[in-house]
Amino acid sequence: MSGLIRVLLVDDHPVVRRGLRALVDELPDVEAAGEAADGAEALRLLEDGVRPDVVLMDLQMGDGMHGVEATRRITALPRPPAVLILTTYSTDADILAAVEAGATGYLLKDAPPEELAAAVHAAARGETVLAPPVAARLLGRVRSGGRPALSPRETEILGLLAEGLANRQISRRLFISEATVKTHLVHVYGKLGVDSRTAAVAAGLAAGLIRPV
Amino acid sequence: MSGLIRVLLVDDHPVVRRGLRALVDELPDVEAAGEAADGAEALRLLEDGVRPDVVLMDLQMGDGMHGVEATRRITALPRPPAVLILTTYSTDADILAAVEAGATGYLLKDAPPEELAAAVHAAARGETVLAPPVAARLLGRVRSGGRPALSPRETEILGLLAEGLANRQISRRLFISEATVKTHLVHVYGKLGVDSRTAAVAAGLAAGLIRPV
DNA sequence: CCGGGCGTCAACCGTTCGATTGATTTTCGG
DNA sequence: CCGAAAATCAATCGAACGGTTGACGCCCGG
Repeated sequence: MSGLIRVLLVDDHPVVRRGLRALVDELPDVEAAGEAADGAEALRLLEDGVRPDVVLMDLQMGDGMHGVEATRRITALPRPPAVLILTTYSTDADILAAVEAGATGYLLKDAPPEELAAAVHAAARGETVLAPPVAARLLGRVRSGGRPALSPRETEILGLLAEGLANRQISRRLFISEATVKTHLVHVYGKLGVDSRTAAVAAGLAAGLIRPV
Repeated sequence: MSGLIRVLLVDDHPVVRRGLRALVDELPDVEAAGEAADGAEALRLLEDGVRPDVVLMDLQMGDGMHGVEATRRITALPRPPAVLILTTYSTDADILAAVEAGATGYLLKDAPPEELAAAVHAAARGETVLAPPVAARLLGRVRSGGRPALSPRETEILGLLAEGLANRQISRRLFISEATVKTHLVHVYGKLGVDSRTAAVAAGLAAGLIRPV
């Protein structure tokens, strides 16, 4: 494992792929094993015999498969590579999801190149690396007793809130009664410390519990 | 003007800057004139005598000066360079604002490298270049009679809505009566084709009239 | 085995919101 | 100079929303 570290770059932006490749090629003991524009293409490459040590992957990818799903499938492969998530926002709703999906680490795109290099090396050694802002966020969530941790159902309803649906519409969408929707909402308001649906959407967005898109 | 095209790269992500530099350096008649991590740094460079023909600038820049403001100030300089906006989303709330601020063109980060190269050349010749999705969006907005074009006040109120404020809070924030807030909201709902505040936030977000932050 | 979180539902009540109508002032473009 | 759009305010009314209380079954973990 002490030879060249082979890295597969996955990002839907050609510009970012080029930047990553430039940075990676600059490191003496690292080489790019390939590039993919989305999760599906990355999986195809892996199944076609490309064997990187580390996958550097963006979470937000416009059209193609989402990064979390791709991570899940990659780590489900036999002898999977380490998956390093590279994302734009530390407030992303999917940090936790990505970690649970088996991601080895989490980096921010505005990280300095040295940090990226260190992370790639660490990931190749099987270590977990979290960018400081990300780590702080995760810790904050754990330390606070997982307080802002909405239940799955509550998160689902918050998502529908963010689409602008009224209680009745939500109830029909989920095949539950309006009363139940209201109960969930009361819980959501309590956990988020707000007192209106619109404020809940704002807080949920800010806390990264739901994603804009 | 037929010599080397000098390009100043402005983006808060080191990875993106590297990607842009790699792409730019690959073009025979283009060279990078410098890099900046935000609008303020770009302005400093320009005032310190860096004289690029084209400024390639991201709109979303975390901490520093926002791209629109930077564009405004750059185009206000004597003999200003062309400003090419490079952004992630075609749904950005600031497309129009950037154009009005004097941007020469608008590119998406997921554009293929050739498109970027063509845009830089066009910008250096003083031509306006809009990425097809961006152009379509602008046209759509103009063609539809500027329908979703909220008035400044309405946009402001929509922004406060998205922060989760109640009508009374908005009225106090803006030093107007609650009745006025409601009147504005009715207009907003009409223009967006919705019938609730939460739906208005969702629609405003989707239409890029307000930004998530 | 039992407490507790989760998901479901109901009834009540006060408040906020959305819709409507109508009015005044300013500003801007034709 | 006149009309249109924007911004301001008021009053009303029904519908939607938020808060509260109470209830039931499920399942997990101590």
